[in-house]
Amino acid sequence: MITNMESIKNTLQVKGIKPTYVRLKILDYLERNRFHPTAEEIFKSLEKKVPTLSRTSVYNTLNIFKEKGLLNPLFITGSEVHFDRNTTPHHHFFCKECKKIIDLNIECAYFKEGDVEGHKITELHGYFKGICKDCLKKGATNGYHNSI
Amino acid sequence: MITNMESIKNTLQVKGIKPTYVRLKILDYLERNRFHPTAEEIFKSLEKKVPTLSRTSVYNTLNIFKEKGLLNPLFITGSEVHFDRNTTPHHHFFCKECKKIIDLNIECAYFKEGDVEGHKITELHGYFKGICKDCLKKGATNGYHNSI
DNA sequence: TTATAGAATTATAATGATTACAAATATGGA
DNA sequence: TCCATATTTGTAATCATTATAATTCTATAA
Repeated sequence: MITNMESIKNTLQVKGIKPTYVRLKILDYLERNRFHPTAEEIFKSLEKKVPTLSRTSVYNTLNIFKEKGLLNPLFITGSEVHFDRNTTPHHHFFCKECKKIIDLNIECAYFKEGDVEGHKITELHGYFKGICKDCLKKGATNGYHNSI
Repeated sequence: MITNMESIKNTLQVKGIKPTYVRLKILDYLERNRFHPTAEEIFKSLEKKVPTLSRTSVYNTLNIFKEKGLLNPLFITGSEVHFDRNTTPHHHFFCKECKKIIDLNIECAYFKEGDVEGHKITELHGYFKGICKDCLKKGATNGYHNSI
């Protein structure tokens, strides 16, 4: 795993971020866990391995990563912010049943053009809500459990 | 304006919501102010005419309206929730300069189909960020003021 | 190697939006 | 009018996030 940590270290340095222990651990977590975790989820997971870690450091670090373009915040649920290590523009699907946020590989013509109705676009935020493929298979219909 | 209040009253009754004074005032406000206000903006505006109004009532009422499909919450800024009286699926544009949320009249092919990549869609949430038409005219470039 | 300045991290308190809860008030029917 | 119920209010609580100041780490120069 040294090679992996080396590449993470390099990612930070390329972005002009000093590769400290906390930052390496958080970026490593984000690289390995692409399910769009929240700050709390990141904190809870890393706490086990890094017992001195504080929530404040997680928030600070995520803010630095955001400033430097290493991640994008997702405002989907309305309660917590989710973080997406994939900064290339893409859409998401939020499953009302299992609550997962799934990446989509669909195109947006307007974003490619660079503007809509005269407004200059710099960011794309597209997501659908509904029932994901897996939950449909399991018999979910509209977000409520149907366990007869 | 009696006719207008009558139609608002009717809107509530059709949705099975008892048309109380507070609810009429809040729905009337939402009908007249289509700029996607926050709960706080609604409270501050109505407070002047309805001095006994409480924030809790505004939040309660907005939640009822949401449940009954009279409005949609927008999670765009990450801090406050904005409310949209227009419940027909449509996109938004958030201007980083003037902070306005503007309605767009563009189509989404995937939403019309009803599913993406195997997932069943029930809600569409699409918004762009950038610089709006008006701010572009005024000389804004990338979200920072250029007042030389 | 050690001292030291600056940066990073931490603990704690504060903030701001929203919700929970219980008391007060209004409303509509008997 | 009276009463049961729903609505509104005021207050306190909650939850995610940020501010602040103290502590700890780290890189480098002497």
